[in-house]
Amino acid sequence: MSELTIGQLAKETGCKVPTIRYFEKIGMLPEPARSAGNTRIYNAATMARLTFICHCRELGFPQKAVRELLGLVDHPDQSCETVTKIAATQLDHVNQRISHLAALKVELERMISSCNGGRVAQCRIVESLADGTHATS
Amino acid sequence: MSELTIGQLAKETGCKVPTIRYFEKIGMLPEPARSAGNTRIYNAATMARLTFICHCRELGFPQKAVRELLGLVDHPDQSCETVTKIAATQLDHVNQRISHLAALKVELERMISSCNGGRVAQCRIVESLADGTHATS
DNA sequence: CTACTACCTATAGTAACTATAGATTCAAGC
DNA sequence: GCTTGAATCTATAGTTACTATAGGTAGTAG
Repeated sequence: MSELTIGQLAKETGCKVPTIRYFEKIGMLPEPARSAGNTRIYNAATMARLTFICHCRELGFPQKAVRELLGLVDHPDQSCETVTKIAATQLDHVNQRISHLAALKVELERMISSCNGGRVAQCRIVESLADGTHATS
Repeated sequence: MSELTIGQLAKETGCKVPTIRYFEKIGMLPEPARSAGNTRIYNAATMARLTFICHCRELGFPQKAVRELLGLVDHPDQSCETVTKIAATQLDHVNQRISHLAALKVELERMISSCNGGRVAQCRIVESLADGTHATS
């Protein structure tokens, strides 16, 4: 099953059909082959690419960053300098995100586990993510 | 320095001035006090709240999720059932994000470290994030 | 060969900001 | 006290990244 219609691709990736056409239009997905009747026909490589784009989107990456990452994929034989710079920048963002999320995770877990008297005593979610500030709620 | 103008708040949080007013308009920030001349005056609590919103935005949370999290902050004495349900749902999302980001991090690090021959041999970013698929690039 | 669904293009609408326009206010210097 | 330039105000228009709609064509089951 290496050939897919747009509907099958949508089902596989969880991405909506119009969104797939949109990604093609803006150049993030290649123009696929067409059947005799002009319907789009996708292969596994494009499916992998779309899955990647969807994951990036779930992670909240701006389109520009996704394009940079796809650029690494599309030109694997670029100079190391270029690749490393882009990858390092993205890695910074990823690490920041992970640490923010870890803080949020701790606080959510605390809220869930502190639920034993029928009421949650205090919510410190804001404080947990408002680092560098002196929150006085 | 517990009282801030909108400009100072923007500088402190990295959020743009019109965006702050926008958050007020849609009810994610409270209407602040006003000076004699009608300019907005903010306190530390609002700054913490805004910092939180900005972080959530960087993390790519949809506004609805941010509102739910703020709802936990605004009504800390809700029933445990409500809080736990919301917190658990958000925790699920957070955990998903963390694991996706961890996968991306590994791949970015691999790309950076594999850069020793002047060229990056192969880019497997797509494959690393396109789990569940059999990418044949 | 009809009925139904999936697909096609093109365009309009939505969510979440972001920028612009024109008027008012503050703060510093004369 | 007055000017002048930056910051603020409101209101509205524009942008980004989708998402839905409209009107028509293609494939497929009975």
